[in-house]
Amino acid sequence: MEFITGVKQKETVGIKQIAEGGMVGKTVKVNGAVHTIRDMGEVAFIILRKSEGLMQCVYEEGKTEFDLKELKEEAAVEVEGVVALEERAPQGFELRLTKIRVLSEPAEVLPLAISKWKLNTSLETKLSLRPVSLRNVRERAKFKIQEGIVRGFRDYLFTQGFTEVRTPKITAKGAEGGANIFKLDYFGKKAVLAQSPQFYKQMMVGVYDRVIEVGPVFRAEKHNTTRHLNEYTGLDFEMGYIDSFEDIMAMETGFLQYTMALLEKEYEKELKLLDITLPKVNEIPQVRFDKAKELVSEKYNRKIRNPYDLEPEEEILIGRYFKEEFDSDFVFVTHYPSKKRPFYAMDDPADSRFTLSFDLLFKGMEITTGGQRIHDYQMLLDKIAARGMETEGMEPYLMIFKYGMPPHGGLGIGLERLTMRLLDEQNVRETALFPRDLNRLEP
RNA sequence: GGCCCGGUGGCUCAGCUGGUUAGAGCGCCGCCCUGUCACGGCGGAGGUCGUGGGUUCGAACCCCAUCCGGGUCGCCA
Repeated sequence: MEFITGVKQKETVGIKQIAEGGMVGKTVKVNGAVHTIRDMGEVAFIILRKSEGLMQCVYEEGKTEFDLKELKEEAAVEVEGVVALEERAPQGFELRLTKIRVLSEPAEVLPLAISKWKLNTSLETKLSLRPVSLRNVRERAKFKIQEGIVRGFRDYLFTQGFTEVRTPKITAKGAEGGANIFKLDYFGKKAVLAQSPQFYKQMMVGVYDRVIEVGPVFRAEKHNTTRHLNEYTGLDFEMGYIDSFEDIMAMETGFLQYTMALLEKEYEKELKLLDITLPKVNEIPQVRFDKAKELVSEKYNRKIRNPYDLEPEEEILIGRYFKEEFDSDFVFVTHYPSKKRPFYAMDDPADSRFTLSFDLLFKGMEITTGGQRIHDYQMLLDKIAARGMETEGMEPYLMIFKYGMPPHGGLGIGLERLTMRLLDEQNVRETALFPRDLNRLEP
């Protein structure tokens, strides 16, 4: 009987292992994709692309057992060579090749010059050819950084006693009004794709006190803008036993601080590739919604047209204001009008026209919405009634309040938007791996 | 969905008030080059100008329709 006992020890080595030293003069095997070939005549530089980065290999006529003409870019290869310290090599070392074994060859040449520093192509083409355009080292660095953000979210909130949950994305009814919902047939019953994990994460507060979820959110809105997707990743948390809605903003600030430190430490290479300077997050200003409107109206001489919501231009101006006045890329805008918030939002006891809620703006764009929720059963029923809403279909949700809930609140962060702002991208599709928008259903 | 802008080799673009063989850079193919790192040099292939109709002696260019894309507004993360 044969047994599988765990991960197989590979013969091949990685860039990190070589860079750590102790291998100079030794013959090693390395696998990777042929990123580019710079043929100088009797010598050629073959740049291998691996997950960790690029590695320079040197082909020498007569010394490397291979006909260079047979080697194609994007071929998957396993090479053998001697590790050499070399000042002229980009990483300070290189591999002097003795053998090249082609594992697989491309059938056609790539439609894009992916080995160039910049892709020099349109967003449309980049997205249509996403599986290959992502092989460009700068393109893929964006999603490595996105990974770092998700790691930061999970790791930090675990240190704060949160439990990670997964809730269904196929549900019976939309959690919140407003946004359009994708409808689908569920074995003859009407179902929808979740436009928010809101109800479920609140339910789970009654179970674990503090929960997080990282998952897809679906919005069937027919808009076509630089900041909307029809499927995006929500970084959600919900926490019980809060003293005020400011506890939630403090938790988010903690997450940002932790995550920026994590990125700085473990994603240095990617940040450098993209020339990104991380924002300061040691303190984040907060301003009331109505006050923010006044401030930008005065400073930038702009008329307030819609008193209940922030127009995109106002968000940009608020971002500008707090950058200029407080040198902050972030600003919490608090106390949104009750009218514009969902029924479960807790109204401000001091003035019920406003809610104990907030948005976080990052460089002038909304990346988070959060706030305190109503936890009292009767108060919730009263608000539902006052809004002329039906409780039908909401029984599983209302149940949690009927049987007791602590004071609680939470937030949802748009991962792609946060990544977009962090990387100074102009279109949210740039930071969505395979974006779903009005016209794009594949790849 | 409303408004504005755009579709020209594989990619990114230029192409004047309509005029005869539609250009460039990158990529690709061939040759040359021991140190490249956006390698360089020489040569070459590659385009029914988004699609359909119209105006004209003549359309990449003007008109209409249509498809696709970009931006913006409403709404949102």
